[in-house]
Amino acid sequence: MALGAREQVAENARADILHAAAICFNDRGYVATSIDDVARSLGATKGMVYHHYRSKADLFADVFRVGMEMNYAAIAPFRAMSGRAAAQWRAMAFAHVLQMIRTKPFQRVVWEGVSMYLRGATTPEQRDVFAELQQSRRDYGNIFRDVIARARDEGDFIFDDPGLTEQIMFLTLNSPLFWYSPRAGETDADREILAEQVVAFAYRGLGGVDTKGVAR
Amino acid sequence: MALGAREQVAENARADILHAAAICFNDRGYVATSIDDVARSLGATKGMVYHHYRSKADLFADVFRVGMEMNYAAIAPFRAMSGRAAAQWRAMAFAHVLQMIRTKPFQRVVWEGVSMYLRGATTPEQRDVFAELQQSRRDYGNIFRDVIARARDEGDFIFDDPGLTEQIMFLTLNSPLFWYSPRAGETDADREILAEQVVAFAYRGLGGVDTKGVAR
DNA sequence: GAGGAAACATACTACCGGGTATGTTGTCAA
DNA sequence: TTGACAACATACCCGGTAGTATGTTTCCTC
Repeated sequence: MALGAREQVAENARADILHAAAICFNDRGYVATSIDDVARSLGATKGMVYHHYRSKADLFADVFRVGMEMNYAAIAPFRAMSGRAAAQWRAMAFAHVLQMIRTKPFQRVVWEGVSMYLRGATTPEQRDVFAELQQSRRDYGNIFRDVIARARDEGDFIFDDPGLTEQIMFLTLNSPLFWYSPRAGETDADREILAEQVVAFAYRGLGGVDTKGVAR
Repeated sequence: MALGAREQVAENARADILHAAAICFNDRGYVATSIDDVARSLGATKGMVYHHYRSKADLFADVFRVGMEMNYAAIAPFRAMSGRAAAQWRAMAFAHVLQMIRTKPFQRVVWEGVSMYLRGATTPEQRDVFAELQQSRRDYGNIFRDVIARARDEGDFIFDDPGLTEQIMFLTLNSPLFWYSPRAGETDADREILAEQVVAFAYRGLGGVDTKGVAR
């Protein structure tokens, strides 16, 4: 569907708000972030934000949704990879970690959204849209779970409880959300080096042994 | 120093508040927790809390401090362990993970306290006491860093950047803070099984190879 | 070019939560 | 016994924030 000039402007405004909101939520967390904060960081006012988003929770949910879409997009090229599952996992995990680094503000919102839902800190109406987002997040997790299960069947990984292992693995892969912050003059190669080390840690943690054997 | 009956009562009240606050902060986070929430969960009122604590930030800091004291106490028996560093790490890591599980509310406050400090979300006065707590937390991290560095020197661990590896390792060891919640009828043996799997993941992630060789 | 709607800004309301000021009751010490 | 203080509860103030109601300007359309 082609957008008219008017619609294009509106979409741009929504995108600007989304981006600014992601940064604010990342900096201060959902509760401590006010709509005025978001508006101020855009050089606009509260009215502008409420013109494009019905509520703070709606805005938050949209950041969540876009963040998850980014994740799916990042691992999409490797979804149908053939060959050993351990190698596929490595490719997916690397893409995932890089995504955590590159789109950190959005991913922190996804993170906080998960814990918010788990604590039940949502109104009944928002409960629906949140449940859908949670499902999306769970599906994403299951993709990885299937791959590491296959890798275990193929003898490349060793672990006990799949559910527990999935949790620990994601915590490791998501760790950049908590210690990464961009350095001045940092290149994308630097980020890839970081991501590679995270993946290596998780790979061995899952029981993978011969790095060269399943080169990515 | 022996406490009089009066002082004992006061200390008990402070301990009650501390415990209730840890649970509230754990459930809702610092910002979303009101002093009324804490008081209500004690069947008391705001006045009672403010009689024993000067401010919300003070209360939070105290939970943080006690949480860190718990951590130091948990790994204390293994601080002066002789033998291979990898085995010492295993003992310390196991105690640490169990501590995360057993005192989760306090440890989540420690966690949030660290990110709060990193975001600079404190008033100048509280900045001092927080800086001290951060130092305590950093020292605690350095204990582990030294041990894994020695284990690497001894050829039991393999990793690149020590600082980065310490971060990833702690994320893994702290992961129960995010996925653990007590089950009905759960025994301490169950918790030890969980902790063992987390330690096993991290141990291998650090490059440890032969579990039997460095039995804990 | 006029009408209308989109895209904002401004002004306002209602409420909540940190902190304080002020009561009230029990307890201990002299 | 009495007075002084600890240990609370109650009442209140005030700043901040989600959300709304109401302007005002710009731009598209007919």
